[in-house]
Amino acid sequence: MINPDFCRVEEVTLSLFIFARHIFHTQMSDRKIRVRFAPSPTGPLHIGGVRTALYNYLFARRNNGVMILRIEDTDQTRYVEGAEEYIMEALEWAGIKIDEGVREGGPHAPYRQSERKEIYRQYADLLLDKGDAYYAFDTQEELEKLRTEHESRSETFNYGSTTRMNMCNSLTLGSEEVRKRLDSGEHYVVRYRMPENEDIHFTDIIRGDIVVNTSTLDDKVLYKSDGMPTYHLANIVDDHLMEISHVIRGEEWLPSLPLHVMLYRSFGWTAPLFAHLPLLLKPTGKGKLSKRDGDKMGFPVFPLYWPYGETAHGYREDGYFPEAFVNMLALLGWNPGTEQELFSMDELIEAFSIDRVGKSGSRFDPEKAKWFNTQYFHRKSDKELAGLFMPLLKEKGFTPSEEALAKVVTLVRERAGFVADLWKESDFFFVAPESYDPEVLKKRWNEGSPALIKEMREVVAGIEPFTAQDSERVVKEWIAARGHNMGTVLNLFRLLIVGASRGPHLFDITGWIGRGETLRRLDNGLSRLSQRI
RNA sequence: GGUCCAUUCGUCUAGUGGUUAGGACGUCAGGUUUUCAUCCUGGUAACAGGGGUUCGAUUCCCCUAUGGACUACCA
Repeated sequence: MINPDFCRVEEVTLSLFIFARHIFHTQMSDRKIRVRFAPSPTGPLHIGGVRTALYNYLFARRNNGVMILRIEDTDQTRYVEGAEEYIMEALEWAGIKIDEGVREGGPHAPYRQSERKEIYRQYADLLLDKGDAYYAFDTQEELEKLRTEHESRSETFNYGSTTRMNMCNSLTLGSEEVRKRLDSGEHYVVRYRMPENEDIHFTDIIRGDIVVNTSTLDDKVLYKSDGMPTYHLANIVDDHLMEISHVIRGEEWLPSLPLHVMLYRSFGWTAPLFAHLPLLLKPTGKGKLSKRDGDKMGFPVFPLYWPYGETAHGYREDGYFPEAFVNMLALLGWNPGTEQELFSMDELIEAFSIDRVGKSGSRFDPEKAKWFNTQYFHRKSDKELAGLFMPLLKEKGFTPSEEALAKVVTLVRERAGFVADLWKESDFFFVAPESYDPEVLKKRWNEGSPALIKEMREVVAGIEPFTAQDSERVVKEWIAARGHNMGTVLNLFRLLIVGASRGPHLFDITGWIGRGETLRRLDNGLSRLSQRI
């Protein structure tokens, strides 16, 4: 039936194919760019996580690659309801688009590790068969005890080449005993058998060449007793299966890179290229940016509102534009080498390159974050800002026409950086002052003031038409004719209209609120302040 | 404690074997403005320290210091 010659031919083609494949895989530059963002759904993403996702995304788009979202939920005990949705919503808000993922699907589905459980088992077995991994039966209590004992001697217990032969595992137990324990359903883990005293060299795109001796490494658990893989196994298997070309992740993973490199070697796979991103640090003091810093220091650490913790603030709810948020994050640890600071997402994609990412951690600066938002705010049209401002006003019970509101925006926009600032800078357009700034009062209010205001009232009542331009002309003419002091009159006027020494051009305000409201505010001020003298 | 990583103005950073070490945020001063703000102009301020290598090091090497990460059947 089978022609031996045909078999031979096939063998040759097969080995040729394998050879070609080998060439293909060793020449990374030929490989299709595929990156992944792989968060754990253990809570809300913080801005460091968003930045990691962003750099992955920029890198993918820049190189016509594919962006994958993989959910790493192998720790069932830390799973948090709603976190996965939060992550996806946050990325969406930031404009980071996913090509393959739990929601989008793709050729390597499923993209949730808990649904890939069976896959990992096979690969753990592969390592077991090869002798690069072994079963360990030590209980968590026993290990805990060893650790605390070592700690009391200020040492660290290391389950590795120097200690593994004293432990309870398939290297020490004998195959029959191991079989028996396995058959009886005893709990076990699979550990990687780290070689002894071998220097392993590897390269990080950002940090360059690194050498680590395997003797300093321990026999990491790859497969847990609950039937789930640990991060290390699942990560390597999935990155390989999903054909990830570049692993771009946080610096906290750098210490486990040697292990990962060893795993690729054990499996006989070509490892992807690695880039470990520096961490985001607290604005002041020591340490990395943490979820608690936000509320303590008055800035958000989350992209979106997270309703389940004590630290709830999100950039979206605090009024940041996603473009500004992304721009700010992109420049935190990366720079284009030019003096340009403002980038749209498309410009970021165009300019991004992974080797321009810095090596050291970046302190997060809330002031600069605000500055970015202000820049984007100032670039929006009056109409757009008015549209964003309107809901806020309606909530407060005001319903100006779109044109009227656009006019207000025109007048106050330059003093605002956020939509919410618009209200703080324009409240006097809608509400008469309730009180008067004591500082200004002290400086501007004296015995002559009531008479001056009465006189001013008559002038204002006679302005026709009641436009900003005519009002200014008439009032100034009156001031000049009567020999009043310009500053005195106008500042007093402003105080009664606004309640303080702030705001846009005075006659723009009176023109907008109208003659009736202007006179009302003058009368109000007069009756309230006259008693002061 | 061990392993690994990092170190340029207060902060984000550019940069080079020979530069007046550049920009931005912040801050300060002046100008514009009837107010506040914007805006404009200007100022302030840095190569962690010590050894090498070199004619010359902020730049290359080593040490120290400092900071950071990791050190789980968490990711």
